[in-house]
Amino acid sequence: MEEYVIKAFKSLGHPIRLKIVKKLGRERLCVCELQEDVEFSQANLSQHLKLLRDSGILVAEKEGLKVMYQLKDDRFLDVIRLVEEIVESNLRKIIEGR
Amino acid sequence: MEEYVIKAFKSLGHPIRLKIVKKLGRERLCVCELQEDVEFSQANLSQHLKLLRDSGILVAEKEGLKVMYQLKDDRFLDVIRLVEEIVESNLRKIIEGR
DNA sequence: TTCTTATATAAGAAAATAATTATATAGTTA
DNA sequence: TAACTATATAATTATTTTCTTATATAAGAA
Repeated sequence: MEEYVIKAFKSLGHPIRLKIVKKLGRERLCVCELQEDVEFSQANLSQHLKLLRDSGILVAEKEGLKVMYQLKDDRFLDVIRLVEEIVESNLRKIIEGR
Repeated sequence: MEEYVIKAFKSLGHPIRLKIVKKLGRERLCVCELQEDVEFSQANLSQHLKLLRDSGILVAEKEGLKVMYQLKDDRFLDVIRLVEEIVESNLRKIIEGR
């Protein structure tokens, strides 16, 4: 349990992986779609996807030649949104001078 | 912004740091209290605390000889609770056989 | 002052993670 | 079957994190 909580946080704590999860949102996309407009290699993407699978954030399903990925649980989006809100409100405080 | 979201996730993705944050909860504790019943050295703890400060999760205030730490934003506890819930419900699904 | 307590910092070693390059595989189409 | 497409895996190297050990500092007490 604890182990998977750590894994989840660790997984989201990497720019490429966070981007993947946010791009997926509530959709179901193939690797080829995730690969569009990206700055990383196919192999690297594939490895990040594996990690996201292993940490229970994404699930994959083969469909013909393609592999479709989606979030295992939509609430991960809420987690991200909440952290973004916290960060944003704290930055706002700093800008407004404490 | 994005940078701090990543930092927050990365910070929480380490067993010692997650433990610190959870132990703090809504309280205000000195380093000495955080050090009780722990498996890590003083220097190591101090380094993790620095990281948690730098990533905007904790704030520190000196009080005499002691340094008091607390969460910068209580909502980080909600984040942790939510991830725990997600992990728990997914593990339950697996146990119940999908 | 000097000593002690609480905490921080610095430097180096060890461990973990990430990226790169090359190769493999599974399904498709010709 | 041969060639192609989409994706995964393996091995290596590079980079980042973490831990350890030693030392520093700041505040209070003697």
